[in-house]
Amino acid sequence: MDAFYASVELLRYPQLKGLPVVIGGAPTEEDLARSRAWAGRLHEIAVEAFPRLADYVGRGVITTATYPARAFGVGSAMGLMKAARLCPQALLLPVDFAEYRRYSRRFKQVIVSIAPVMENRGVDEVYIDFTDAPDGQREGGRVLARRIQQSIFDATGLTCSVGVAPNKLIAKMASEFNKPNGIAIVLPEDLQPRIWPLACRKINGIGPKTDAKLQHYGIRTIGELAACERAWLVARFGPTHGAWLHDAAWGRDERPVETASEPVSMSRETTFERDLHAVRDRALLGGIFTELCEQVADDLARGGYLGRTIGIKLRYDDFKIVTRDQTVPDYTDDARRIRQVAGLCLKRADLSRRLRLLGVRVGSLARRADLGSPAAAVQSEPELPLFPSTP
DNA sequence: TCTGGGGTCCTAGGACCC
DNA sequence: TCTGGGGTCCTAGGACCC
Repeated sequence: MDAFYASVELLRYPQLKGLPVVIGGAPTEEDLARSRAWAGRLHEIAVEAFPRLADYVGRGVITTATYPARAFGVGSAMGLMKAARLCPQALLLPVDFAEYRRYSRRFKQVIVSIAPVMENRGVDEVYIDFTDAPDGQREGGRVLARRIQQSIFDATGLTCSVGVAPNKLIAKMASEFNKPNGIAIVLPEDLQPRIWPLACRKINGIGPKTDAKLQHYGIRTIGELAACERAWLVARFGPTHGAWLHDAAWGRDERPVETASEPVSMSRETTFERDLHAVRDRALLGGIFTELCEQVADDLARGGYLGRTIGIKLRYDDFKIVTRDQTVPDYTDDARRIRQVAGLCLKRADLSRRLRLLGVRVGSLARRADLGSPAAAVQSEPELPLFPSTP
């Protein structure tokens, strides 16, 4: 989806079209009060009534910026304070995940009704297998791609960009070629002219660290990466990563489009308004800790999951992250039990330093329906050995 | 005035088991 | 004088993605 969060906000506030708008930060009391006061008539709010980036004080990053805002050099993941210096007049809207999820469900529903083999890749992205979809092969996939775009626009008013290619790796890259509202079709013979000139960083899976290491060896483009001996890459990046880098540069990717998946973990975390100290801010921290545990417990219960690996995450004032976790025999989705075990994890971490972030995580998930009652799962009879040993 | 929140996957070492 | 060879589970950290 194109600038997804910002585009959803513009549906609510069409009066902001064409203006630099930035989405980021949590809703403030004023934000909520304004929404309540204007409920149903949001499009009538005067542009002057929206908060400006320049007025923002606090921690947070941009999740999405409209294209007019991007012209000022602001973009995703940038700190709001830094963005305010670049474009103080930009309007700032708080993130509203519930609303984005609603639109996410709607556009995915549209896709599945047209091409049923779809893989979720977060709230604003999917992979679609065109292989056996109706008209999936016509004009190299362009007919189906256009139909999906038009149907999503008709149902939601949102635009998206589509990349069609022989596999997920190349399709992902192709989807960036003609943003926004574009289609790009990449055939196997296009690898050399269209993919190899691109920076290695354009490969989904090569991040800042790997890119820096590649640059250290003088490798900047995917073509240069493809020219490396596989064994040379394996020697420097390890057997798995090195071989993957080589395959990726040559456009090789056999991963299927996965239509279903089970969550591995659920977590909640929060960055404090100011750094906190375990002793001096004990009460405040304790309240936040309890709330995080309750939120995770709630997420588990709503999804119908239980977990047995409970952990915490701390970010210190110097941005260093530590995690501690503990696996217990009993599966749980109980906030008090989660808090109890997470509390033990907390005691194993250095709490003398100032904290910026606290998180609570539950992993080793299982569906409640697959376990029966939690008590039964723990107390079930041990299985008898197939060939009991004789005395 | 730096730098969110919610995820997945991989690696590596140690405990423990047969 | 010699110290195997698997395998699984647990924990911690890190890279990366949306």
